[in-house]
Amino acid sequence: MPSRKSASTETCPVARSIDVIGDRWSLLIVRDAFDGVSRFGDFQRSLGAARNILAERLRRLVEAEILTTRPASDGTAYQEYVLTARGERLFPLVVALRQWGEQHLFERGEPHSTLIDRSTGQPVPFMAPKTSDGEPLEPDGTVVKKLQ
Amino acid sequence: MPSRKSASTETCPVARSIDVIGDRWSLLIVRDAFDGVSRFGDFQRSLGAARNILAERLRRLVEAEILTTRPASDGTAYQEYVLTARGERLFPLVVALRQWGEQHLFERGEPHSTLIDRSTGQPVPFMAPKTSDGEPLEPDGTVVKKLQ
DNA sequence: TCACGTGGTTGCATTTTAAAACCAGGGTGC
DNA sequence: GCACCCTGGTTTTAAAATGCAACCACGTGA
Repeated sequence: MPSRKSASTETCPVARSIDVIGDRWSLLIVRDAFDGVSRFGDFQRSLGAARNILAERLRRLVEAEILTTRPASDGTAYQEYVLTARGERLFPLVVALRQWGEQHLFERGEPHSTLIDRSTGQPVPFMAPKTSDGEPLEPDGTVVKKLQ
Repeated sequence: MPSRKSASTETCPVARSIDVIGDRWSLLIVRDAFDGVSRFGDFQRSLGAARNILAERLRRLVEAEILTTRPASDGTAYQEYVLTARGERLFPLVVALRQWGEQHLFERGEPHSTLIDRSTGQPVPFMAPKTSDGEPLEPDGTVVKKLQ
């Protein structure tokens, strides 16, 4: 695919986000990172991605300051990849992906993994945009204000 | 890229979602659809995507029942693409992409489009996962329960 | 009816991705 | 110290996706 125009001049935040993490592997890497995966080999085994692609994506995510590297916590001289504060704020995005998938891509009764609230042991409630009064906000109730 | 393993056997909803909408254009198409775009030509002009790619993506999104086609509302014999109920439920995902992008991919003061609550004229509040008590839920406070 | 807009499809060049082989350095057993 | 394996990649080469431009069928509008 010739010439991927960088979205760094885009004024739409959705487009810029997709430019950074909107590919096949990056979001799955982030998902695994939330799940505690941190080593190259563990990502590779978990995702089944080609090693060169995985290496390139990890490099991009580090460049984008979504992941950072640090010495492995198990005492070996190897490094591990962990989420930065910016990466951790992708949590709502991963939850949104998960909740939409749960509701629309599985047959009724078909087994799937679930996100659990540790403090209660219950599934995390459905997340949706709200007004400042806490009322549910439908797409029709919003409008994108463009600039200029 | 040889043999993209379909994620239809995946038990992780995040992976299945990404399999359906996790490519460069699909989410931008959905974003435009939320923004009221519905005609092939309008998508093409808005996105700048190649026409064959756009056609293929629209076909996939219709197949996935995220978009549907119907006769154009302007009286012409052409068709338009509109979000289905399932597609509308991608709203939280698009909002999550937007809010993360707004907070992390723009310099302070750099202009960007904003999502406005029509009823108040104010920006839509930040959306994040909550416990059933309405308390903010951090990644550390959750765990993915795997099956089997 | 005749040109033009819409909504595509087709063919070809370019770029990404994938798979597998290779390799360097750290760690381990002896 | 020396063989040998594990980790974390890089390099090659092939396959697939993407982009671009040309083409085309049908509606529409003058």
